[in-house]
Amino acid sequence: MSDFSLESVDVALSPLARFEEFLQSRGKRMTQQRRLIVDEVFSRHEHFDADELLEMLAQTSGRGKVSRPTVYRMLGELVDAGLLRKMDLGGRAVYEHDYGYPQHDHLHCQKCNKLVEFHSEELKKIRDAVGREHRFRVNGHRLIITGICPECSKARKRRSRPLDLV
Amino acid sequence: MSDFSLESVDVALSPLARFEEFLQSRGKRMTQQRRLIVDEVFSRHEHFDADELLEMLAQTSGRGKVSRPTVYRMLGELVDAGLLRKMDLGGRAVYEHDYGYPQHDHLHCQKCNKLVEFHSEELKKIRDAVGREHRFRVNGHRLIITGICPECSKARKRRSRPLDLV
DNA sequence: TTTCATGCAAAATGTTTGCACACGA
DNA sequence: TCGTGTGCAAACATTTTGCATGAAA
Repeated sequence: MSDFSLESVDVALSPLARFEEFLQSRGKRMTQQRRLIVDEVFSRHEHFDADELLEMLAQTSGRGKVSRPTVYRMLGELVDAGLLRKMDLGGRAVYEHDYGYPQHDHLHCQKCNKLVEFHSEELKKIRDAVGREHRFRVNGHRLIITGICPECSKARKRRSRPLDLV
Repeated sequence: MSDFSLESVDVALSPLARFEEFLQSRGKRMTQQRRLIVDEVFSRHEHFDADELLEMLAQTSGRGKVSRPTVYRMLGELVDAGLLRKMDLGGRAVYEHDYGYPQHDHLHCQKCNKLVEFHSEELKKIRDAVGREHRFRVNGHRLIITGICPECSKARKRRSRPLDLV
């Protein structure tokens, strides 16, 4: 019936190379900070927000190597370049890999805030059918299924915790 | 194959009555401001944010009848009471009727920011199948299909406008 | 007459911007 | 060098909070 698994997608260029291409096409420059950020962002496949990225950078490259405004500016550029996808979750922006990663959606645990990815070909069909029905030119979609993950279900009811992403 | 239309749902109590019930169940009180807000919110079926509600209140009930913090507090309560649904869209919270309104999702026009509702029974099936697959206890979901609405498609390319919800 | 709700002002977030200096091409 | 990028500090936008006052029940 359906296939909810996620494979990765082959890409010709590394994220960094792809980003350099993007920069060139816009007459922008590769810098020390941009390199650090791209490396950091693609060093692991996880969801993160601006604060977390800043913290990761601090740990890997040293405090103050990249400033907060630069991180925010870069996140926007990485989204424009097609390397990252952005989503709004509970009032803040959360990012994940887009380049080299297949289309997918998320299960969101309301207790521990974990995000689990899944893929559904059927969903895409529905999406396109709905788009056609309303004569929208569809560019994409975002589906978040909210609920309680198995781990949190098991744990005897405890107080819900403040936001902290995995 | 699918049915993307939206009917309304019969409910026994008016939103106000339903909210009073909710308040009582929590030992809270019905006040002048809460009444004004519930009336305003359910006076038309549209998506709105805190600022817009505040503005609507100012026009209907007079400036300063309800303060900004009260509006924010009430929005939270209305969500808790099941009268409103909240969604994050472009960094701010947008609300819509939940009580007396069937489950649905949205098409979002990236040009004019219009939100169009649709319903899909199939989507719910996928959602539940995915939940089962990952052993999530599913509580709900949020799907936003992004694209360009027919009106904006027709209009010869113009500069994208700043945010302004319908 | 006892809570609970409100308004005010201030604070807390999360994100963006102006500008002088630093740096990549 | 020339123009772009960066960091800093400040501005912003949105939402939340502490606290004294006001109003339901």
